[in-house]
Amino acid sequence: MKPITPASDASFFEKVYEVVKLIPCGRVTSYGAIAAYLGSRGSARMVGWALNGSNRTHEAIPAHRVVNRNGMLTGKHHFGGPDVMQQLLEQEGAIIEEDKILNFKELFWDPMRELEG
DNA sequence: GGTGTGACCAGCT
DNA sequence: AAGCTGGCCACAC
Repeated sequence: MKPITPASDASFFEKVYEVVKLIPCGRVTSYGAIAAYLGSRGSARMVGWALNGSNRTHEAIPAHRVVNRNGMLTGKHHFGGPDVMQQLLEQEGAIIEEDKILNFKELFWDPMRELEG
């Protein structure tokens, strides 16, 4: 796959997609972490916005592995079902209760650290 | 082509 | 301690 180069010609969207696709199975990350990895701490909203478009992309974007920094499944409703995201995460070993990942800290995957950004 | 909005985050009050 | 506001940038109307 293409390397994720900061300030590349790729759109913010594509960069977000690339990072999300790199999330290992059973791991999760946060919007802010991705945004920070892309160089814009305050652009966390863009990440969510980008993931919103991931729905229509041909590639399968594991957007369910992206939650807010609280580990809460804020965008679960955008998966076509209110419980789709939660079940997907549970299948990967996440412990979710009240739309929140209890072992979020354990499963947290920091692109900044894992990708050696 | 300006305005609004969005699956957020962190700093103030 | 808890609630609120600002800010960030890209996309749709």
